[in-house]
Amino acid sequence: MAVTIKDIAKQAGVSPATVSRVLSGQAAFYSEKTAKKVKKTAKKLGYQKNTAAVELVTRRSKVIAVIVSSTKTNFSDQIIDGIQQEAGEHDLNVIILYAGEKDPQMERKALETVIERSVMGILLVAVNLNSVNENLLVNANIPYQFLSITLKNRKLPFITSDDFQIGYQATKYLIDKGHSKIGFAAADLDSVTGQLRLDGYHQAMADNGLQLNSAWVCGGDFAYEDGVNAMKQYGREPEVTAVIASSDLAAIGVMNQAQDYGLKIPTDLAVMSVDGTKLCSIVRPQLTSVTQEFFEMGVRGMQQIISQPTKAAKSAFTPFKIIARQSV
Amino acid sequence: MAVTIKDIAKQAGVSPATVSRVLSGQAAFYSEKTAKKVKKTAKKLGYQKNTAAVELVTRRSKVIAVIVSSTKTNFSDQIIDGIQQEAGEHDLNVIILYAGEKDPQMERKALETVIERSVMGILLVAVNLNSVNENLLVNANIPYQFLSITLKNRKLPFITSDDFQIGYQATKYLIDKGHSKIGFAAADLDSVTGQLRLDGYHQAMADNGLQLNSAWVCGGDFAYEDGVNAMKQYGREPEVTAVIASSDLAAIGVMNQAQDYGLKIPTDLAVMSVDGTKLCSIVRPQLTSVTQEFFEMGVRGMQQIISQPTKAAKSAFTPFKIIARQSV
DNA sequence: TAGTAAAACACAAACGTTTGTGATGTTGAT
DNA sequence: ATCAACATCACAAACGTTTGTGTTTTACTA
Repeated sequence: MAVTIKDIAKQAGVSPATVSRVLSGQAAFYSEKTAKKVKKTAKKLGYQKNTAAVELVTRRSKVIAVIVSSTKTNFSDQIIDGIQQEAGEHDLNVIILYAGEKDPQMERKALETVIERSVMGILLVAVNLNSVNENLLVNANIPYQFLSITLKNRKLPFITSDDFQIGYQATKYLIDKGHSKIGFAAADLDSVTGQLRLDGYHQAMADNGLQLNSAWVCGGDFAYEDGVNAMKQYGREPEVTAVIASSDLAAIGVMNQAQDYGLKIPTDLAVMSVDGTKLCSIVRPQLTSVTQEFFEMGVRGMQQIISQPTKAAKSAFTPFKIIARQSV
Repeated sequence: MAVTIKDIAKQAGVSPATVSRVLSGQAAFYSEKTAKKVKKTAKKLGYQKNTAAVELVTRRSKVIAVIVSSTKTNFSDQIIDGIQQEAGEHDLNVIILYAGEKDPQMERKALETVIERSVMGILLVAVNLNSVNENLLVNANIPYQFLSITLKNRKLPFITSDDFQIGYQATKYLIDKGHSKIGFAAADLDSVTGQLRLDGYHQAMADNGLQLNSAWVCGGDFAYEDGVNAMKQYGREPEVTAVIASSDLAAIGVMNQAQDYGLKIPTDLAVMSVDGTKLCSIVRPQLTSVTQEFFEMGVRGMQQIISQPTKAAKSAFTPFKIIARQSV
């Protein structure tokens, strides 16, 4: 069986209490001499602390749980990088759990595993909980923060981009480039995120006195296939001269299908994507995109968690910008 | 403070022992009547089990840790999916930790966090430990398995594709298509994986009586940029008529740079990638690839962990196949 | 009805740490 | 030499479970 602080205590001829204090660096409780002795025998015996015991008595843990929906978009890496960086600076450990795709069962399981362990904080990226799971989370009394999603329940704290503005600015950008028949593709219109972007799109069209056409908006789930399907709906000789796809992958789907139809991008059709991950500069033509600050989302999310419970978690927007590449 | 089994015991008028046995479903230790009563009050009080306490006394945990190097290739999702599926069937929880890119510091931290918690098993995907960390892992007395990597130390159990064969078969495929001047790009030549693929490439060339040219092999780190750089080295009028890139992203780098040089793919240059992730069918032209069975890697890795300590972990190869698309 | 076996439950120790408090030893001033 | 003040350490309780074993209740047999 594993070596405990009692073993160290016995070997070093001190009490377990002293060993504990030395190992956790509580200064002013021991002499340098015993500290050295303790540390040496600890190393010699190959001591590994038992976190279960620690957490049992201290009732807190140094791990941050990130629950991500294994969405088919691919920005979560950046968010996690941000989380990791911020966590590293505070000596926190990050664990990541996949919660499937809109799978309440898996979401529940993920939530339970982290709540049982009473982690220090829970970050949920791009996951939308049903009310049962939402209760589970809220009642757990653990700081939490939603990331990269706009929630119906405005009382829940989330950090994301301003989806209305994304829709608005993307549309305006295309209008400024001379387009007036603009498609809106692949967003999940049942989600608040998708709905807000659509609102922004509508508003921008209206503000510029442009006609709307319901055939120009194609819902979906932000996936590659949704982009393909949208383009199929627009057809070989599309009425629209530009389309806004709600994710990079979806935009690629639009482009590929358009090219299969023999359309040239951006001359025959301009394509604009939302997200701005590395994919945009890897595909040809490179995708002009609404680029979100995912890394910062992660950082800010962590900061919110850390500052609790002093300050309550707040919702916030992270900035975004439009980066021109080749596709419009 | 949180509600414990003692609270439930008091409310239900039974002993904590009984509550424990009811809640963990140890049949034949209680009557149906009390079971019902206990479960009801547990739910009423909103009981959440304290995993720290459980693990402290049982000395085992139901979590599988997956340590992934946040490599810039992108196959780990598939591996994790496989792990998750297999874990789900055995009521195990999986947590994922990022260990940076060849960052011994982060690797150590990740290892320590999971060892301290004495997880049930450790899966390492695409991470290569230095000897210090290797010792840490081995001495922890926790089942472990390396995935998607070939190790120098053959005593460590790893599950991956046969890298020699990947190199050999990819080369042979191109030779069969009529190519005789073949580039080998973006593999990490300091890694066993890269070296084996290179050996396979050499062997296939030799077996077919073809000349080698050291200028045709360009090392790297499996990244997009390495593909770009390799192509830059081959130049505007490359001697090679085909190139094998050691990852999908690298292959895309090769293709993009080749196209920037005005080369047509596959007519002027054939490109073949290794991995076969979804990226292959998303880029244009679609990438012909050596497709690995990453999902199965995850599944098999989990199975190895689960079957321990009955059976010792063994190394094994997962199959791969060549999928023809458009790039050769 | 008495006796007994089985079923249902309770007691208490144990897991490995942290931490409040009390005990001992040391130092220096008077 | 005395004593306060402080530094150094040990004691022991507590965290919330699980589980081996002992105790009570129930049910059944004769």
